[in-house]
Amino acid sequence: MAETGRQTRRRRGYEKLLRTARRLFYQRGFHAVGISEIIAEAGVARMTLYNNAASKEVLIEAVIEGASNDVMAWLERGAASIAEPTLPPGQRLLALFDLFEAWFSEPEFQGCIFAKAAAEFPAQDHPVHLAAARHKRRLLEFLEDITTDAGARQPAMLAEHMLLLLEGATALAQQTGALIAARRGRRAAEQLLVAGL
Amino acid sequence: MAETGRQTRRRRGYEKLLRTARRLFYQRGFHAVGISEIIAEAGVARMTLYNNAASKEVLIEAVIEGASNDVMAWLERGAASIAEPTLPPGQRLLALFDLFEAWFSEPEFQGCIFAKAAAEFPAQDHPVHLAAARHKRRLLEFLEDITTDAGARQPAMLAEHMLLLLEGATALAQQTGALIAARRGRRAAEQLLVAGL
DNA sequence: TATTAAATATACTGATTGGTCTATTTTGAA
DNA sequence: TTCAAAATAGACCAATCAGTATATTTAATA
Repeated sequence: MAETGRQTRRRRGYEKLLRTARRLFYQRGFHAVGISEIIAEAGVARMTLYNNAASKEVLIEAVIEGASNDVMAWLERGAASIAEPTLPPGQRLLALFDLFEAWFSEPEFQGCIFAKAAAEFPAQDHPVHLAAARHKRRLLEFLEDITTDAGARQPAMLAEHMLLLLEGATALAQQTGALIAARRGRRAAEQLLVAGL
Repeated sequence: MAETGRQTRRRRGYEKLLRTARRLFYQRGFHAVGISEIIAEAGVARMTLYNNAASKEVLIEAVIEGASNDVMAWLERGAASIAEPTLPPGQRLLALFDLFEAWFSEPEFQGCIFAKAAAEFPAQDHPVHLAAARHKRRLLEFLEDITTDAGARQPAMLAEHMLLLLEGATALAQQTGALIAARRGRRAAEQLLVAGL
């Protein structure tokens, strides 16, 4: 049942490749980074890629899927740890902006990798574009869970408003380098909570 | 004083090149579109580019500058025409979301070209990135003029909130293809106007 | 230890990249 | 009509691109 050694060994190089690819793609762009650079920096053979992914595009797809899982886990963890369970769920929404502010302040911050993927693969039916869109749907569901818990009058609408603010803050932070964007978003969210909770 | 024929002739091919480059870059991405394709589609010689711009990057820079001017003009026109002067300036802010909704509905809509430029040229000191950031500042100033006119208690803050919503709506519309994003942003803006006007 | 499959390194492909060079044609002004 | 500047076409460049082929080494299992 457990993974055999063979499988483990096969996956190991590929996972290192995925991590390296994700970092390079995120920092410099999907088209701007070539295969050769990725495998060189990951220290794996060229065939490690093509034995596990059919093409660069498939690799990018896998990178996006992995990033989506990691981001959702990061959000769940973050939202749970920042606000104690005794706090009203409305506070958990605001805590998300604090979480984003901390993220914006990281030196490696370069905006939203899903937004970048959707931008570089603009065709709506492209697998990479679809993977990015899927993540935004997950994000919206995550927010809806919180707004529902918070007892919002219109949880779906409030969740969409929060998503607009988080998305806008992230985009602006990346474009203008303004870390303050998260704080502005928090202020706006506070006012929307008063109106919609 | 007036442009000589020589200057006119020199500029003509280059301007066509700029228009074509802008369209292709916007639709498919800056790194994804090559020089050869641009000049072929524009129907100009390769040297028309390099006689007017030192490199592809400089061309992209020029494209972004031109797009910024056009977008600002589009906004001024749109904000002026949609809302009659008799309407309160707060309505002009909301009219912007209608304008954006119409934009999202255009078949060529592919998100914000400045966000895309900043994403593909992530280095904060890169000329293209700087050009994109410059546009966002113009946008914020434009919004501040309106919020000030509207007599907002904190015009600068309200303008930033509006920018967050517009930016977020544009990003989401591109990533998820949800045209509704503009309408959601309008609803959120309405509530923020009540609180902040 | 022998076997076998996977991961390796590396050479290679053809296509495309951004950019240069030059000879030729077109053009507007004198 | 002459002349000089500028726009043209297109050959050309080295570098890089994504992807393939293959021979060799590594390592887990039986």
